[in-house]
Amino acid sequence: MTTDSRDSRRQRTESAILEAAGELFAETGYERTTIRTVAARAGIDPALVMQHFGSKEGLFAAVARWPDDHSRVLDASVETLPRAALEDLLGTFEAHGEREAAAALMRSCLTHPTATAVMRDEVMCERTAAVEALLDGQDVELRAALFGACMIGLGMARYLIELPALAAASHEDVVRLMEPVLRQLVDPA
Amino acid sequence: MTTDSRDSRRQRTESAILEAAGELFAETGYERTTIRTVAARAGIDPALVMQHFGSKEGLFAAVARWPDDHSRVLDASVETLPRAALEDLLGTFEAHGEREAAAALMRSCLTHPTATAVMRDEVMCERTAAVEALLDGQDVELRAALFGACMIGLGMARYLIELPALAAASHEDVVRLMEPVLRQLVDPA
DNA sequence: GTCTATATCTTGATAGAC
DNA sequence: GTCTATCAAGATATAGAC
Repeated sequence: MTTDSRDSRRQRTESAILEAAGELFAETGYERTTIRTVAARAGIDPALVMQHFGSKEGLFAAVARWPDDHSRVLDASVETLPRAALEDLLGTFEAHGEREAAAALMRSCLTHPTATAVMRDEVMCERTAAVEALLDGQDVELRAALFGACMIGLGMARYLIELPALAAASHEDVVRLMEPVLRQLVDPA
Repeated sequence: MTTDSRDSRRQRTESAILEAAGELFAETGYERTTIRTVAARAGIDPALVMQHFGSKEGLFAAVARWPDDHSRVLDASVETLPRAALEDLLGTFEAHGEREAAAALMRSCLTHPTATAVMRDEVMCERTAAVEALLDGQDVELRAALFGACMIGLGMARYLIELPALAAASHEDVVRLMEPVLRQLVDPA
């Protein structure tokens, strides 16, 4: 039995809202997701969403984020970086909860101004800076940026656009085939 | 002086609508673009947009499309494919008119159902099938799909998200650094 | 052909009863 | 804490005058 204290009820409501909002933002993006559909999926009243998160923007900010880096890209070496980055990306989208948070941000990052800024400045720029720090030779900044572009393209094509051949491929095959591709940017020798 | 015949006036109005709509769909995507803002930018009345294109969906369909393939990916060989694909993508975004059409489709392809289907089925699947036909060895289908994923990631990161290091890079540097990356997928030897 | 006026709907957000 | 009722704004789309 669940308790019925004020706090526990409030927490259960908030969890239900967060879960429903994560799914809907991930599936349809910011604009097509409405407070009403979130409430309906959570099985609660629309006014409760406002009570808990203040605004639609507040709800989106609470839901859409890039999960922590599992692969420790910062700790990687030139040798381990390509595989580590791939395992991180694929792992994020294979973990329940993280998948929705990442997909929500990614889905809206071309159309929602805040999501665009977060994706560019907090996700991509930060990661490409970490990649850049590991590189040697010429054009390190651009090579790191292209590394990020390939990663974001992989994520979008596989998980959002769902290009059939790519969405159906196994985790292992994707890593195996993409690893030497990224290595070409890390170590062009 | 411009003529004032019925047809020429109608054509000028339609051109103005198409140009304004292309810019706005490209800049802000389907949802945030309104009939009113299109009309305002075109300097005409909102009702005229409906008169000419029937609906917002109709206007979007008339504007958002992937331009023809300049590089003749179909005619390319394994040797020329990576560079041809890159020149095609970059060329599209450097050509006025084509840029807006492509950006409009790309900008909305994660959030607008029709745009998603067009991008996946008519743009990516068709092109990856052409790439696939050129490949030898194992995993040709998946390698072609990953080729497409890298290309779409490059386009989105450079022209829509505008990752600073990538948006600022020269055409030549992007082609030079990406060409061996794509070659790794075309010819993994 | 073009525009005025408006119908109709949907949205985010608020006020207040319980 | 939760829900009913509603507001105000903005959207697409339509009807009809000129």
